Amino acid sequence: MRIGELSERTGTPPRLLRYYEEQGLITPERCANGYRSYDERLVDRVQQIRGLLDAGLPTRIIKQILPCLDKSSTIHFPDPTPEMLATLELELDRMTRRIDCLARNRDAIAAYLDVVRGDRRPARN
Amino acid sequence: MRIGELSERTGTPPRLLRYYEEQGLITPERCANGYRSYDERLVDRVQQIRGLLDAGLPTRIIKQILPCLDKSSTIHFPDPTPEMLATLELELDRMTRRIDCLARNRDAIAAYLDVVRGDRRPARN
DNA sequence: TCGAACCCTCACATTGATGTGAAGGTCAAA
DNA sequence: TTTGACCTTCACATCAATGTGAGGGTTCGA
Repeated sequence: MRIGELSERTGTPPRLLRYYEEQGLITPERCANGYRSYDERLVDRVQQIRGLLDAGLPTRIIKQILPCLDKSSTIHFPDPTPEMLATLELELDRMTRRIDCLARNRDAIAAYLDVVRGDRRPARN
Repeated sequence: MRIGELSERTGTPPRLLRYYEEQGLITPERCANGYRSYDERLVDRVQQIRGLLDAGLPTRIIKQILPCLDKSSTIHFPDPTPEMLATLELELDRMTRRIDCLARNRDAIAAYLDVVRGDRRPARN
């Protein structure tokens, strides 16, 4: 598919699809006329990228961890270097901390909303 | 305490402490000589801010949700407007999605590492 | 064959979170 | 009383993600 369709199906501006390519996150084929040609699977991939970006990971990191993330748990690893493994360990850690922080604060907000909106029951204190 | 101590205790450059103030996330007192004077409790608060920033939330949002986040579950709510509640609901949602995305990918990375490092047991498939 | 709707590259603008440095005030200890 | 370690404000720089527009090709249907 061409960039327009992928853009529509992922809700991502073409500008960003080109940017992700520039950052090495995706590498579409090229048609004879120079147009980018995207594989079907890139729909999921782009959504995954956007999710990770939204979660605060920079493209630099996403690029490193993407090859290890295949939904079908059919992990095709690209012969990892020790530095790469170290990066992954480190990022694993950071992600866990992020998750904890987000979860803690989300729960607090949820609790707050429960109380404030007096959800049919004024929060048995 | 003055900015230097808070900076050390939170591992945050003074520049950023001033920035957070400028963004309305913290509002230190001022000494007679013009120096900022930070309350003890701001140590935790700053770390919370950093955690949320690192998790991908912008200061604009953090500013809104911070008043609802008091660890002691002694939520002192500042008479919320409907828009504010809407913001919170929305952000609650975004945070949940972020958490899900991060958790999913973290688990995938963890699984990958387990396999690749052949953790004394080559991952019973 | 023309126009609309795509696509291309290039490049500059913006926004948020930061870094960094200049020019100067405060204060404690030597 | 001077030096050095703090602090102040102001301002410009940077980096990543994203917006936007110019200038120009391709394709397809009216």
